[in-house]
Amino acid sequence: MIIGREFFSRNVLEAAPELVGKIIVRTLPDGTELRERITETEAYGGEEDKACHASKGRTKRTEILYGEPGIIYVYLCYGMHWLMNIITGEEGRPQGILIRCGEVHNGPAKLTKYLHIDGSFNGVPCWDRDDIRIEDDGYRPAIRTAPRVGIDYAGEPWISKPWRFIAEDKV
DNA sequence: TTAGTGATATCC
DNA sequence: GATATCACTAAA
Repeated sequence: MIIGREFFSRNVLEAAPELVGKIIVRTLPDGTELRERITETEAYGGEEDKACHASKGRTKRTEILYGEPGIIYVYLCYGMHWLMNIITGEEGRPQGILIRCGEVHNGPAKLTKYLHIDGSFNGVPCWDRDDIRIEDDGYRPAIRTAPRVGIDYAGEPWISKPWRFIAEDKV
């Protein structure tokens, strides 16, 4: 079953752990179907969250974060890595889930590289396209939490917030 | 541990 | 127009 926008129309802290175990299905232009189960996500949410891109204010780049739940936010990091997020929460609140790891490809940039996701997916809905969608096959892994990584610049208390969600059975 | 890479935001 | 920053990876 394909996950619709209702899934993302709620608080990021509820949606992020539930996204773990879901499957990203990516269909390439030539018809190749790539599947990757999500094993790790991170929640970025709230204007107060200094680790969230949108915390510094609404700009052209972060505008996506304020948009409709369920759309994809793709961000180029360090000049060569695409990171994929999915927007959650109501419109007007900057919340998003970072897809951090897949079952096979660990690392946010490896995942997008494998799935052929780039800037052209920025701002597209993930429930209404043939080339990318998210499926729920009923798998419900046990989740453990951990602090987020790579956000030292945000400072406390955000560094130690347990807003990283990892599938328990992950190697 | 360090180099590589480029869009964005912030400073002249 | 110029620079500093950055939710990373690969190679060593």
